[in-house]
Amino acid sequence: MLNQSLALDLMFQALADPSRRAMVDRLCRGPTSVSELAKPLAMSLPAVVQHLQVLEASGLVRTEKLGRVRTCHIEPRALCTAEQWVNERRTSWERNLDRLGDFLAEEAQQDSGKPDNNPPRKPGNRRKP
Amino acid sequence: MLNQSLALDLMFQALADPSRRAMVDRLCRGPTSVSELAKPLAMSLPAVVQHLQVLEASGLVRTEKLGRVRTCHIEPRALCTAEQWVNERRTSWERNLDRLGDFLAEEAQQDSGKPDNNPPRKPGNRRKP
DNA sequence: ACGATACTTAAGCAAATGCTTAACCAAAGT
DNA sequence: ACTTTGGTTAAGCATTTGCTTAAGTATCGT
Repeated sequence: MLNQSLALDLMFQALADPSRRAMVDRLCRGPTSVSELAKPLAMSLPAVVQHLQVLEASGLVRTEKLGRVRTCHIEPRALCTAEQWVNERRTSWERNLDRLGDFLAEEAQQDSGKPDNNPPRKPGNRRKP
Repeated sequence: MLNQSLALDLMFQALADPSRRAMVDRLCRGPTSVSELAKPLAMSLPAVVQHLQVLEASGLVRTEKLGRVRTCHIEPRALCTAEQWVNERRTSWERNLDRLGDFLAEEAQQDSGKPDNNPPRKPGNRRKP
């Protein structure tokens, strides 16, 4: 976990390219060779290898050479790390939305004579139940 | 859903920078102004605004100007899209791993005299139960 | 031994990225 | 009116990215 931020940089950067996502897509269906990986992509083999290096640097893909063929496979734990980061932010946002709901609910309770223009989003999820 | 791939490009590209992730982090705690968003970041305000533009282009953040202050908030659905892409690939990989388990299980059944060197990972999850 | 296959290395290049500073504009506060 | 605040616009610049082509180097099949 040395420099977690840099790891995320490399991950998201790796996923930010359609060719690399296509390669990840392919590798999720099973391990394969470099040239096999290159076939559906409209670019030279060196270009594919460069993309592959980016994927390896990000930890999303691992490769090993046996004879003259390099076999590539994904590292699912890396995929999990990316998923987790996004998930943590999303749930953080949802928690915050709930607190906003609480706030609005308490405001509505304070001036309880006025019409309730701001109903809480999750009525069953108030702060002090 | 016009050009889904480009949307993912912009998303992951936006998340591939630590300053932008910090901004997303902050915005998950609640909406805020540009200058407030800039405070913890060690760079000029124009630089922050440029990052913000990247985030807006990706759909992760939306902003609206009122008077002279621009207020920024995240778009959680965009966050979901990113999460979903990764999740789909990860589960695809897991399905494939299960099929590999099935394959190895059937192989082991065929030459059932030999020692089983490749036990299936999920023994209860064979192809034809 | 010899050619085909599967990469690998290196050099080069156009475009994109991530900043900077300087100058500008308009709403708020006094 | 004048200054401060909050942001915008523009230009410039170093670095990185995403390719290319050309020329290797091993290994495999015959």
